[in-house]
This record gives sequence, C-alpha cells and structure tokens, in this order.
Amino acid sequence: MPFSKLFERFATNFLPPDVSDATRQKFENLARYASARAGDAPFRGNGHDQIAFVASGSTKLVAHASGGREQVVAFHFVGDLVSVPARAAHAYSLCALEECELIYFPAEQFFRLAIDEAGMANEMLDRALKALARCREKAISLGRKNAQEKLASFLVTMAERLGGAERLGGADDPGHVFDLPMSRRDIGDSLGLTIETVSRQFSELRERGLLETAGRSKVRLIDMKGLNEHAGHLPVAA
Amino acid sequence: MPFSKLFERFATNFLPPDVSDATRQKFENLARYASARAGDAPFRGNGHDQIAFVASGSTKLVAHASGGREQVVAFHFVGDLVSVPARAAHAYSLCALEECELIYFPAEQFFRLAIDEAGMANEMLDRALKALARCREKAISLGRKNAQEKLASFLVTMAERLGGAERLGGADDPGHVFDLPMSRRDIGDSLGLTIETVSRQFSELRERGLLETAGRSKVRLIDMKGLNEHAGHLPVAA
DNA sequence: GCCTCACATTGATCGAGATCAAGGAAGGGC
DNA sequence: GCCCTTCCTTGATCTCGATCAATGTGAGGC
Repeated sequence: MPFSKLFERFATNFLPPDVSDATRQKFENLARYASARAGDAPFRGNGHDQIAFVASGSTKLVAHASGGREQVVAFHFVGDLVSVPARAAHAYSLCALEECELIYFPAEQFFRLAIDEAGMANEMLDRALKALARCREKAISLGRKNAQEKLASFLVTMAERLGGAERLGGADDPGHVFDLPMSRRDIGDSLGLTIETVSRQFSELRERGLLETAGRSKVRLIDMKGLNEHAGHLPVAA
Repeated sequence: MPFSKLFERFATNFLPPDVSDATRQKFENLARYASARAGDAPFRGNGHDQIAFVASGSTKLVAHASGGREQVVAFHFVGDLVSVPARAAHAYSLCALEECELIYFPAEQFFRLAIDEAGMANEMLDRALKALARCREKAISLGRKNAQEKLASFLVTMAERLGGAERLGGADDPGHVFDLPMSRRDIGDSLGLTIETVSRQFSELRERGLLETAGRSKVRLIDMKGLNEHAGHLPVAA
C-alpha cells in the first residue's frame, strides 16, 4: 500500500475531522513508514520512545530479559496505536505477527503535536488508560492464574478484540469464530507459559467441549459462559 | 490534616502555577476526602472510574479474582496519582498500607477539568504512560522471572521510589536504606508468590550478603550491582 | 500432488514454588 | 514491662507446569 494511503488511514482514524491542513501536514512530515514480514522488527527507536500506528496486519510488543527470555507485553491489531518505550531495565521491540505495515513517530514530538495542535489530548489519554487497564488484567493473569485460566481468559479477550462474528444465540449458534494471528509460542510468551503447556490446555478445553480448533489458527469458542467461568473472573453477581 | 491543607498539597503538586482561581475552585468542588487506617479501602467508586491523590501514607491497588485470590497491581506513595478502574472482569480496590489520607475525584470529570481548563494534558498523559511502563515491567517479572529475580527487581525498584538515602560510594557506604511500608503478604501478592517464598528469598539474599534486614520493615541494600545482576535485567552493554 | 520444515501435539520426568505444619520474633495495648 | 496477636521464618512434602523427547500435521514451494 502506498504511504499516502496508509497515512490517510491513520488520519481518518485519529486526527479530528476539523484538523487544519497545516497540522495534518506536520503529522505527515513526522511520520515514518515501515513494512514487515512475520517475525521482523520493522524499526528501531534509537534511544527514543516511539508511537506506532498499525495500518495493516498485527504486531506484538516483546520485552527481552536476560538469558534470552521474552515476555510478550501486548498484541496489537489494525488501527491500534502502540507506545514503544526506549530501552530501560529491559529492551522492548515491536514485532510483526504477520505481514504488516506501520506508521511510526518519535513519541515526544507526536504528543506535542497531538495535544497542543490537534486537540487530541482526551483521545491520547483514553488510549493510554485503556492500555494500562489491559496491562493490569495481564498482570492478574500472570500472577494469580493457572495455565487453564490464563488460556481461557486470553481467548475470551481475543474474541472481543478480533471476533467480527458476534454472538448470535439460539440452537445453531456458531459461537465466536476467529483466526489467531499468533503462534502457540507467542501465546505462551504472552501468558508466561511454554508452548507445550499452551497446547495441552487447548486440548483440555477442546475435550471439555468449550471450543473447537481447525488448523493452526482457526478457533471456535463454543461456550463463552463456560470459558468465562474457567477464566478466573469474578462472577458477575458477586 | 485538615482538608484545605490536603487539597493545597494536591494543588501545589499538580495544578499549574498560573491556574485561575475559578478552575482551582472547580477542582476543589469535585474533590472528596478520605482517610484510612492500614488495610482499609477508603472509598468505593460506585461503578465509576476514580482518580486518587495520595496526600499522605501509601497504598496498594488490589485486583480481586475468583477464589479469593488477590493480585497487587501497583503500590503508591505520597504524591502519586492513581487511576482506580470501575469493576470489570476483575474488581479493583485501593487499599491503605499504612495510615493515609487521600483526595479522590470521579475520573471523567477530573480529566475534563485537567485537560480543558488547566492545561494539564501533558502531565496526565505522562503519568499514564509512566504507570503503563511500570505495569509492563511488572508483567515481565510475573511472566518470566523466578522468585529470586522477582524479589531482587522489586527491591531495586522500591529503593528508587522510596530511597531518600542516595548511594554514597566509598568504603563506609551504607547502601540504600529504607522502610518497606508493605507486609510480606503484600509483596507476595504483588510478585505472584506466597509469603513463605518471599521470606525464603529474603533469607537467601541475606545469606549472599546482598542485603540486610532489621525488624519487619527495615531493609538495607548492600550490593546494588549484585542485586541488579540477580534481577534478570539486561546487562547494560548488551 | 508431493516434499519439506517449521509448528503443534502428546508423553515421561523433573524441579521450583505452593501448600501444609510448627516455631519464633515484633510491636501494639494495657 | 508483659502479654497477646499478628506477622515472619523455617522445614517437609506435594503439585503444576517446565523440560526433555518423540511423533504428528499443515502451509508454502516447486
């Protein structure tokens, strides 16, 4: 996809409709384009925080600890905005799950533009707080759930984020059907588990009739209620 | 401490020096006061996100999962601003570690005031991104570190946040000395460990000569370099 | 269509940390 | 100052998920 078209996608998603041409141009000047094949890290921050817009495809934000250990900190899909921190106690890199195209900006200048010139303060704050909320939920999973609960809550969350197919209800309800863009390894690195454990838990949930799988990536969540109960969530009426 | 004095503390910490009296008054009208003894949850959000300012003491943000499991999502100290989400898949409550005083606001109205009237958009965004960065570091700890690394990185972080005593260097270097305001249980609930494991790891780090403890809360970090090496951080030159 | 290789599944064993179970300090109340 | 409760420490055992090992499978290349 040409850069102009990608930038247009960013603009319609993020810039307010009444933004001035001059401001829009400043964003365009600041923007850098990157494309990546599955597994690639399409850009380096060179010591500065970056903001990336996922124009197509999907990505993971990976944190590297000593000993080659990796923790997937978040997944992102089309239309998401990701804050990629510069290296601190751990190094972070944004990595493509499938072929994807990104627009990225130096964070500091991006925020200055967004807040001071484009009136996007609320939008930016809202996004940051949503990311924080997701990260907190992840912390609960990582700290206090067993393997089965981790996978169940992961799948419920993915259904919400990916599942174009809405729940229909009724006898021939197909449930939530979607393709997981990430490998078992990515899921494991996200949940703090090994691929073997992830695989075993998929099998177990399948045997319990809560979901079906087809191929490496197709998932059908049959029993959302059951999955939620296995997810360690608080009961709704508690 | 009287409310006016507490609010004053909030104002000098957060409101821009040139803020109008009218705007300042709007913040004051929105503010609610709460005090709490150790272990209390001083307020309920009643279905709305809240923003709390820690005017004195220290707090933990606790997430509740099914089966009575608790995950401490973050600790906060004097001057911190905490976003306390309304109940979702898990319920959150802000809880006092020691006697403390808070000012809290309904989040939505607080942000509207802060952004539109007080020009605090940058400050708010900055805080949210810092909280996100901390939460991501916690996710790495929870997902990919062993018990010893978890405790070592926790202590290093606490030294940064609490340690009034700066590193002196030289032969009679006292190291970082501070009081941990939280119990072993809180540390365990934060690191995804049991109190027994936390205690054993304290003993082990003590035996290795990396730290000393006195009473329940006093800690002296003797060898910061060694602790960092045990924390699973990436080597600085990697 | 078939080959190939990376990815996924399944099984067997091991180990870090949880759990169960006793003591031992510490600090607040009187 | 002493008591008593709560918190912390240490030890013994168990368990879940990691690790090691082998087999199965599906998507892309030709």
